[in-house]
Amino acid sequence: MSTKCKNCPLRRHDIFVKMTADEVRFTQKFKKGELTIDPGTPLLVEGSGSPQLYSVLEGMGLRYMTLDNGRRQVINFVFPGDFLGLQGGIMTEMQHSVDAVSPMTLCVFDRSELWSFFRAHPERAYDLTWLAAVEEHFLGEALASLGQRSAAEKIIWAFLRIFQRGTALDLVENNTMPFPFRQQDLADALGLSLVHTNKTLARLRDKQIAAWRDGMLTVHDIDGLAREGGIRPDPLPERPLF
Amino acid sequence: MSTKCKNCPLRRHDIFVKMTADEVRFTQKFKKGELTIDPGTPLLVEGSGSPQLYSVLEGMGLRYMTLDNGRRQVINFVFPGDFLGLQGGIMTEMQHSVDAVSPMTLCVFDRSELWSFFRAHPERAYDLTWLAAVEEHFLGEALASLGQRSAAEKIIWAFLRIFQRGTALDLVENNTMPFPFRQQDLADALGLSLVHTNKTLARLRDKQIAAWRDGMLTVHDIDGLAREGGIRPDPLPERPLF
DNA sequence: CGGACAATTGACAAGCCTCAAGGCGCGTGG
DNA sequence: CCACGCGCCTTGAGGCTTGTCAATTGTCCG
Repeated sequence: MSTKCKNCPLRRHDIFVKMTADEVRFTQKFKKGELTIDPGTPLLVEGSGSPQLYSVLEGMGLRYMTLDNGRRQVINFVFPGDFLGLQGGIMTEMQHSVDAVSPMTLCVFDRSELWSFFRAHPERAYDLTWLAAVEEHFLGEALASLGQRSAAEKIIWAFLRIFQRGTALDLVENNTMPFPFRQQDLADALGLSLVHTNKTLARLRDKQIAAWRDGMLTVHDIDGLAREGGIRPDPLPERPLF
Repeated sequence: MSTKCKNCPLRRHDIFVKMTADEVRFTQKFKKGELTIDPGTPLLVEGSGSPQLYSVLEGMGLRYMTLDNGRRQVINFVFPGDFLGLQGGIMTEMQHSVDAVSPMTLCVFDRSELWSFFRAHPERAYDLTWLAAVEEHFLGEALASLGQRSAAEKIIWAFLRIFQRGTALDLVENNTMPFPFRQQDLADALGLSLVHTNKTLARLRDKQIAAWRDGMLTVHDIDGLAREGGIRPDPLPERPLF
């Protein structure tokens, strides 16, 4: 039996925009079911059109694209609350892939109903655009990090954003949150080599700034982290939930 | 007297999705006026909320953000057909700036009417989300370029996308289109230093791959350009127009 | 025990950055 | 009318951050 939107465990977190009872009801009607996938499973595949849209209920994943030269760019780390499937343009096939990295549970929506959903529920349509705008802003920030920061600063920026997201989702316990990725994933996200990423991580660990080992990320002093990276610790923007 | 949407000169280009007469009429009602600004003028300023949304009718500009360390990341080059103002999140203040680089003409919309516009015209709301998704896809590609390509490849990728856009807008004449930016702008867009950008540009010019001088960009063989950069020359996706 | 995979470390190479200086075109003011 | 300043482009030299190559360790699992 799939989770009722009414009881969605994500909704209570502050980072998500409050919804009216009606909005919850509309979303429930749009929702077609739930999908659970194992770590390592591809959810969306580059080049193959997906008839579904997904909302992440639980678990983490990796959104990436592969270049012609064989190199891989991780676009972002996928967390609960992320909405997947719009990025490839509304109509066309997907240009990104998404893989599960931990066991994921997803809400499933039919892409083909998107249009009638827009017509029937303008308030939710508005939210979807809002969500796209939030995502676009995040990508702009990521672009700035890749373009203008040193390796250490990039990693610090990533950790900061990840930790903020984790905090917003109540994943942090004892200054520690799960972050079940490989160093190669982070390297591919930040445009660094694996080796250099590894060495920079070691330095951050030695300097007691941030420690990531065995799939757990620990940050004791967020503000100190931000200072170290020369970053203004802007709060995460509120985002609509689907 | 401001341009009627019905007579919008952009609409005839293939890159824009076809609109019904009704859609044109709705958009016209949403449009509040026209704005013309000189080169060098800021249109949107980081940190100051803009009550307006803009659609670029003519001219080019620069969208960028400034980091705490003083460095600047150019998010993208702004062309006719771009829609500006959503990126900062729908409600909050802008985190990017946009400056005009050539004389620009813009269609002006009221942000405060966006919600009622969504309610009244779901087909156009759908288009706006579509546009955001296209933009998001582009930023993903830019991210991949910054992260995974060499300096020469980055520049080639940028030239390719710019030239495709120019072609779609009929700005190309004799394999040459206007591109009125500084080398520093391109450097800040690609995360390169000015000096290295300059030297790489010189090399591309020597090798007859692409020439950019006096504000004009010349590419004789697009496919050769793509090949040189190790890039699959995907066509630009169709995009809705506002 | 052997193989696969991720993390780690060292040595070396190189792509790109910074510093520095000069040239060219253009507008301004004496 | 010419000198000067300014913005932008160009070029050279040297160095540092980061990448590549290679080998080792630890862990999990069949």
